[in-house]
Formats: sequence, C-alpha cells, structure tokens
Amino acid sequence: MDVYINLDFESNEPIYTQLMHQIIAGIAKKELKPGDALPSVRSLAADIGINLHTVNKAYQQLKQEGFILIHRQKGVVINPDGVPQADDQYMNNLTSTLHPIIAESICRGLSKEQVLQLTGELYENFTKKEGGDK
Amino acid sequence: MDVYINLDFESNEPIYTQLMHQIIAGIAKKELKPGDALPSVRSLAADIGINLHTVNKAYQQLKQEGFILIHRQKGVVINPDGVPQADDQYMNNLTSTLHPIIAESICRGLSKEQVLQLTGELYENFTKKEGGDK
DNA sequence: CAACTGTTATACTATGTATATAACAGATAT
DNA sequence: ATATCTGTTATATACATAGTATAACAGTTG
Repeated sequence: MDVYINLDFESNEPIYTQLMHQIIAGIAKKELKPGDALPSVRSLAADIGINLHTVNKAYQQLKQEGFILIHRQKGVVINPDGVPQADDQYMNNLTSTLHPIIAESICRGLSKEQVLQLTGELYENFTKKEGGDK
Repeated sequence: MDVYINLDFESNEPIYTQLMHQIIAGIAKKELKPGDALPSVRSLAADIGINLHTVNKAYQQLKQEGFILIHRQKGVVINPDGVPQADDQYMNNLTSTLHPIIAESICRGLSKEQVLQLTGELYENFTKKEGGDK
C-alpha cells in the first residue's frame, strides 16, 4: 500500500522536492487516499537512505499546503478532508508557473494542439487505472 | 524596440532565470525576431541595476539553449536561424516539468477541461497581437 | 588612442540543500 | 514504570548556487 519512492540523486531537483512530487502524484493517482497513513520521518528516511530532516522538510511543506496532516504523536496522514480546492492564489501561481513553459514551447515550434495533447495525456495518465498492485 | 524587463527582487526565482524567461517570452510574442540585437551585458546590467555577471549568466544559458548567438566582439543577437525546434530531449524535459504541475492541479480539483483551457489561453496570449508599442 | 564588445579570474557574502548528532515531550505498549 | 515510538527543535558542518564587486584581457570599432 506504500507509495514507491524513486529518488534521483544526480538530479538538480532537490530531494525534498522530489519526495513532495511523488507523494502528490500518489494522491493524484488515488494510490494515496484521504486518511491514509504515511511512514514516520525516521522510517521513511531510513527506507530511502536519506536524512530525517530532509523527509521532515518535505512533510512540513506538504502540511503547509494542505496535502497532509501531522498529529503530534500519532503520525502523518493524507488530509482526511481532501486536498484544499484551487483558490485564486493557487490559480495565480499555476499561471505564473505555466507562463514561461508555454513561452518556450512556442519558441520551439510546438503548435497549440501539440501542447494541449501532451497536457491532456499527462492529465489522463493520472486518472487511469494502472493495473493496481495485484 | 527593446524588451521591457521587469524583475521581482522579492521572488525566490533567481534574477538570471527571470531575465531568461522574459527574453524567451519576447521571442514567443515576436517582439524579438531572429537577428534582433540585445543590449550588451554591461548596459543591460546598468539599465536594470544588477551585476554584469548576472546578465552574462542568463545570456550564456540562452546561448547554450540556442535562443541567441554571441559574436565575440560584435554583440548579442536573437538566433538568426530561429530557435532550434523541439527534439526528443526537449520533449522529455517538458514532460518531466509538466508532470508534477498537473498532478497538483488534479489534487486541487481542476478538471481536464479547466487545465486545457488555461493552457490554451496562455498559449494564445503569446500569439495575439497586443496593440504593439504605439 | 579611446571606447566599446564578450570573456575570464578572483573574492566575498548570503542562502538553500543535505547531512549528522543530540535532546525534548508526549503517546503507547509491554 | 520502562522502553519505544512519534514529531519537534537545536546545533553544527559541508557544499552548491546566486549575486555582487573589482579587475584585467583581447579583439573591434570610432
């Protein structure tokens, strides 16, 4: 039931960010559902061979963004109420994030249709049932 | 004819990255066309009140990615042959970049149509004629 | 010759990433 | 109660990146 974490230590993307992204991807794929427990900072850190504080940093940020709840001495769980829905601030951030990405795609000759198709395919890859774990 | 540079020194996005993005956006909007000259590292740095090396860093990276050419003692110009078209490596990078963004948008309850509409609007805002300069 | 180009080198500060220990406080199981 | 688990906090260190500050070099152009 655990989410499989695959870190690329050669990447220039920080480890704690990779961790966040994989947990968020797990939620998007419904592999992680509201109320599901996540490993403790220590056990997860030991599992994937990184420092406790690196995991904690990812958890703290996921908590601040509403993806997870941290019960002081209970543990870490996916937000039982679900992830907070998009608000104006999120939409503004999303727009700012996409802006330069789309600018470059235009420079490199991608058509609007190509961009939309890639985006749509990525979206659907999250919502597809991928076999499941046996 | 110059591209207007607006830097946010409070942003956590590095200055040299902001600079790159705005130049790329200028190319996407056709405000900057193949062969157009860009300011020298010193004059641009002086104009926007940053260090010469910060501009140089942006220029070097834009050069490496094929957006501009740097003639040793002539100056900096938008690539006269146009920006290199999308190849496999670029498409892989684009996919990796979009992946976590779309994952979060799903978590936050955006429908596929909402994501595609926002993406499409952003795309078209680059290709629209925006009045021009007077 | 003077003034401009990009380039290179060095040095310094500040910040972010990641690690390594250590300890604290509350909950829980034995 | 004791041991063990939880998240949390506090230091300290190492390293890389971002940004600035000077300075100098080499070629071009006026």
